[in-house]
Amino acid sequence: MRGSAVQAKFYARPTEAVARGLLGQILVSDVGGRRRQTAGRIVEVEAYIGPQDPACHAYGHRRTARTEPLYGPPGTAYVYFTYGMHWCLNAVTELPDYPAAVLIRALEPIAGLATMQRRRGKEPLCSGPARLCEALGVTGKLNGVSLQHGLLRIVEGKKPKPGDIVTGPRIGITQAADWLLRFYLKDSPFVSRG
DNA sequence: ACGCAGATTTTCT
DNA sequence: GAAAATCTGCGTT
Repeated sequence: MRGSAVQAKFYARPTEAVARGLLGQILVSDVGGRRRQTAGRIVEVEAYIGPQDPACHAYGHRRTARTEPLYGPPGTAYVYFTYGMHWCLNAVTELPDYPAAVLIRALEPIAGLATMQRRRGKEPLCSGPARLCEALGVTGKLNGVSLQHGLLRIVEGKKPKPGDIVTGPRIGITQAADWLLRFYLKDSPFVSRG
């Protein structure tokens, strides 16, 4: 997959802006070897905007072993395990020691479809945060790694028009359920929910 | 179309 | 011991 990596400076901004800006960018995984490369265009994200956000894992500045990557530098991965079986991938935003991130919720598959198919066993391949992690081979081993180089990276893709971005409430949370911090591409059939 | 329970493990009370 | 940024399958309308 060619393309230049999205730089740390991009992530070092207000999380909501980073979330919108990530739509249309390309997530590339070389997990399992470059020959098994998988990639997809980001079509759905959610923002978790820091200690003031009741739905954020680091709400109230709860700095624990689990949330430590959220306090790391912008442009790194926060991969957490939940519900006993699922991994979810976030891009850490803002400044070091400020715990905020963007959850990647869905991709439009664009490379390595056969590998995704084999890992997943069924469709859909990348619609849903746990599904895309399975399709790209993302696990806790990637927690804290840079997203600018290495096994997991985000590279520049075709940016959507502002009018193509839809805003809505985040999915699957019980705290701050009415905060409008989910963003997705209006016409994409690959979002996790219409 | 909708609702609910189960899988399974880490984290915090 | 309960809850959790999920997903599936099985039940009922």
